[in-house]
Parts: sequence; structure tokens; C-alpha cells
Amino acid sequence: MTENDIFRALADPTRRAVFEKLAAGRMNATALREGMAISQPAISQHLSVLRTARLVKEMREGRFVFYEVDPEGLALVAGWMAKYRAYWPARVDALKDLLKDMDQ
Amino acid sequence: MTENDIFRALADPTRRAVFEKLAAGRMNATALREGMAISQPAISQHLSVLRTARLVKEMREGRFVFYEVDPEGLALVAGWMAKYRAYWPARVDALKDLLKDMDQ
DNA sequence: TCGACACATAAGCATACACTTATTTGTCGA
DNA sequence: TCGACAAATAAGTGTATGCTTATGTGTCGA
Repeated sequence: MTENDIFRALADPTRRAVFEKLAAGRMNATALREGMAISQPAISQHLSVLRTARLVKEMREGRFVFYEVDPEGLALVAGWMAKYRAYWPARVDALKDLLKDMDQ
Repeated sequence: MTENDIFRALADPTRRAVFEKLAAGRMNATALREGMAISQPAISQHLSVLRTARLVKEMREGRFVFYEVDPEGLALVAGWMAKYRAYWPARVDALKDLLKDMDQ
């Protein structure tokens, strides 16, 4: 789970889509696959990459494996971002919203 | 300059190193190359990718081209992060520092 | 104005990566 | 216990990517 693992994991649009789906709530691999034009092994491989990056974590339950967002990976992205905070533009609304949410 | 451009740009360790160097201050391509075991075209190509992602911007001055961090790209990463703020771990110190800095 | 320099572009190459189909492993319910 | 299902792994393939050397383009100073 290095910075490299994370950014390489996030570089693929399909993986970001998977991650986004999981952000809505935990889900098993088959449910995750629904609506995506992709094979079962492909999803499995993507999940493996995301898991290595600690962007998701798995919870085995019988023959199902539920996946959910792992905050650890996000924290590392945030850590990377923090290094460049001097360059964060004040005008970016997204950041302001961010701040508001965190300030509670 | 899409989300995809950004994350693909950040997926390469050499490009992140270049970006980090630029975060210390603007620099031309040749200066940027110093200390890196890489050819001149390689740096030029990396800068092109970073520029497309709006992670850096260029300023031509005579025969030099100075590069510097473009906040635009960082803002997009922040925007992506913001979507998952529900998962941000309170315990992550980096995030707290982040918050402190932003709260000024 | 001409040689040196800064940088970009062209072309080619080896490797990494995302995907596929086939198969394996493991768990459930009838 | 056996057939169906969930998921992972194996193996192979086309394309993307990061690198190189060679060359082009533009700007400077002697």
C-alpha cells in the first residue's frame, strides 16, 4: 500500500467507477458487476488492485465477499494533497464545501 | 483536462517527482532534469502529460520554458476526494493539519 | 549570422496493463 | 452429496505507456 499503488489504482476509470459504487455502500463482487460491461474475472482483478492500494477492504461472508471503501487509501491521497496545500486555490468551491463539512 | 487525465498523470512516479520538484518553485525543463537519470525528451514528454492534466502550467521566457504548479489540477483531485468525505477517517492527522490550514 | 543551447517532436521498442476465456477453489441449499 | 453459484487464479492477447536515439524548431550571444 504505497503512494504508487494508490495512484496507479485510481488511474483506471473502471476502478474509479467500482470505487464510486462502493462509496454508496458495501456490495459483493457480483452486485458490483451489474450494469458494467465487463467479465467477472476483470472485476475480481480490479478489486484486487484496489485492495492492494487499501482503497477498499473485503469482508468474507460465506461464499460472498463484500467489499467496502477503506478510508486508509483515501487518507494517503489526502496526505499527498496536503503537501501541496500552498497551491490550493481559495476560489475552488469544492474545497470550501470540503472545509465546511470537515469543520463540524 | 479530465479526471482521467489527472489520475493517469499522477500514476507515474517520475511525474509525481517532477510535480514535487515544481512545488518547491518554478523551474525550467533543464533544471528539472538535474539529478534525474532520464533523457531530455522523457522530461519533455512527462511535462506534456502534466500540462494536459493541468497539474502544471508553462511560462515561456525567451528560449526557456518555466514550469510551475497549476492549482487547477489539484482542485480537481480535491473535488474527487470531496465526493468521499463520508469515509475520511477522523484519526488521520494529515487531514486535521489540512483542515487547520484551510480554516484560516 | 552562425554556433550553441533549450525544448519539442518523430519513430521505434520493450514492458506493463486491462481485458478475455478457461479453470480452480470454496460454500451453499436441495 | 451433488449441482449451482461466488469469486479467485491461470494463461494468453492487443494496446497503451514510458523510454530511448535522432531530428526539428526557435532563441540567444559572440
